[in-house]
Amino acid sequence: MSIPEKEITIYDIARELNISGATVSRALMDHPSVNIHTKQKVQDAAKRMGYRSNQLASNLRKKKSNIIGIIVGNLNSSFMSNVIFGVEKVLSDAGYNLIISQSLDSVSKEIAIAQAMYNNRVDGLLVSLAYSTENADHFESFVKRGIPLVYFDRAWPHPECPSVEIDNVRAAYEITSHLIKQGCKRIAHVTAFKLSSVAADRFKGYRQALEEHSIPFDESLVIPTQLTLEAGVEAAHTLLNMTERPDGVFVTNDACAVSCMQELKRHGVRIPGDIAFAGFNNDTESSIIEPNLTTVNYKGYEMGTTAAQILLDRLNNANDKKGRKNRLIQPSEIIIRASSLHQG
Amino acid sequence: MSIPEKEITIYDIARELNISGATVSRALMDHPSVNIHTKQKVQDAAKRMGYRSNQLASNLRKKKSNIIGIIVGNLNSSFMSNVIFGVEKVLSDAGYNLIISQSLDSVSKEIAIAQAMYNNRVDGLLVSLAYSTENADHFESFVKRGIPLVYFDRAWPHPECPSVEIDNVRAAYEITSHLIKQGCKRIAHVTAFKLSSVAADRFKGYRQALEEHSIPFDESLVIPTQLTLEAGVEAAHTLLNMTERPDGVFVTNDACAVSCMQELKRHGVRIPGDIAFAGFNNDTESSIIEPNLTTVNYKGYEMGTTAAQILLDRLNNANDKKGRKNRLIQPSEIIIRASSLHQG
DNA sequence: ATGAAAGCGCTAACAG
DNA sequence: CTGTTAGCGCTTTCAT
Repeated sequence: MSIPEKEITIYDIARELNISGATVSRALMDHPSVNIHTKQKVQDAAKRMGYRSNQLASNLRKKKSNIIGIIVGNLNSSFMSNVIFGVEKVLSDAGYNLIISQSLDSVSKEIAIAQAMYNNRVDGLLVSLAYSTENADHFESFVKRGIPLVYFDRAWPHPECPSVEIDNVRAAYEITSHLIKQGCKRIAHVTAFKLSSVAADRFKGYRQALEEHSIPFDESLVIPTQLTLEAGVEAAHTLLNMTERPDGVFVTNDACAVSCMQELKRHGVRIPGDIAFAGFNNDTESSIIEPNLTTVNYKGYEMGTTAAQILLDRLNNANDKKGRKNRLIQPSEIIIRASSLHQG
Repeated sequence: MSIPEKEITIYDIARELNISGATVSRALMDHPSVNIHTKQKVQDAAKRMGYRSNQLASNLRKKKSNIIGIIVGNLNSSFMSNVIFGVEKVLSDAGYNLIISQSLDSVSKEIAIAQAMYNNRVDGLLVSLAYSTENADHFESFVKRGIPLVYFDRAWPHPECPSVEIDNVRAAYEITSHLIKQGCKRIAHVTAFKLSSVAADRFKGYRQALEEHSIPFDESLVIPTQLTLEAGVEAAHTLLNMTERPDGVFVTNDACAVSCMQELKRHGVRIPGDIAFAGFNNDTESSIIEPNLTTVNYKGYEMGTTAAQILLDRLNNANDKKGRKNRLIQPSEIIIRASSLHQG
């Protein structure tokens, strides 16, 4: 197959073979009503002449872009990279292209991205909201136009938009209860400044566990942060400076938990001897830091493939509303490791 | 802004305001030659009527998709997630959309993706080749059509295609030399089955270092693998089963190195006491495993932003061939950690 | 089984 | 400054 100077169109092929453009188009898309010989001739000519179909034209005509948009807060976490890995796999097998944008956890950017994706006429949308997003009006245009939208991880409840999440309340409840059972009496909680639904749910689970075990909730043990690596170091100092130091810490994400632990270790704090630790996400770091970090495991890859699969279902059975689950709770489990195990 | 039932086009606006579609189009794209009042009226009407520009049509007409494609082997590594993070940031600031595909290190998939991206008329392409790719013919169509293509990390030398890489030969040479200076006499090398340019270069650096220090090259110390986590475990067993065990190992990537170390530790091998270790990439794992892994550091984020920037330059100054560097070597540094330090 | 013709929604000469 | 006109390349009725 040689590569021609000029773009070859179906009409070039049509002229070459003395047939109509319509027939070429049909032959190329393997339409059943085209004579098998014609089909063959067209396909041969296309190859020989170096024809490359122009999706731009096809998209316009069909009012379908074959593109799925995905909007995430941040791309650089191992959880998200696994989500994308799974999403891309499922969608590309189904013949869709994936366009990716990150809101960098800014609402205004999220809005701009949503608009751009709408203008690009994406066929469907996968969204994990920015931490600071406090409503989902900017996605209403998709809903109104019947463009399927599936949330994952950080969702906004909406009757038309399914979501794939985990039960954050329960997971947080369980991991906090575990700390209590290990003997912790004063458990600090490192969480987000703005309580997005995810952080809010985990906070809720933390409080529930305290309550259930008759441990009074102490506001001063709640440490709001950006949940970054730097924030972990800061949180460590907050902990070090407390007059009455906690004997357990539940951090709402692993990255932050790990950097917090490292800083505490640098200051001679023994983990879990002095302070027991628990995180969230089971990021790679958690099983490598010493002591290994107790955490909540839920798989990005599975969440990605599931969300993508749900989206495909909606795309294929746009009208079939039967048997639809609106909210999918992905399994999660707490993984108990040395960071939280009672000594001796 | 209300959301209408039917798609609003520029002609709906034109009719509403009794002007021509062309003027509406110009007003919307803020063309200088449109009366400021008309412009205002059009923009107001557009907002009021819930107009959303149809990129599909615009793309076809302008023969420009505003889309940049990126092809990578695998999305789920921290290095790659940082590359994407950087690329997305630069390109989205420049008004481009990013479409992402992973070849899963399969050449045939890479070819299919390249074709699909061509058909989608991407404006530019960012590529990190599959491990097994042994020529880049499938990218020739882009070159011939003047569609800028920039390689990063795993490149194919081509006069028209710039690349952003690191000096793999030198980095491997340095890290192997370091092992030698720490007293290692028998250094194994865990590498890829198919020697892609990257793995080949690192292999070359390894051999150069041996030669320079008068250590005879021993074929039996070269362990070809898939470079996965599982492969690391297998490599560990290969090492354990050697009659004359090496006292140092240079693994061509961190993930594999870490899983190999963990398996060896499980079998009682002391690191670096019995075997010193060095990896490549400075992935998160390397600074968390005990002992911390000596490795080569190069930043995915920087590589991503640099590659994207070069692509933008080509896009904006398509013809200006002056001062172009064809091959950009990104800085890399070896990071010496406990895994390779001579004891006592 | 094939062709003629219309048009997806937008942009860009060109003319005025 | 604005309008007219002609497509971009493809798909899809509707005929034949």
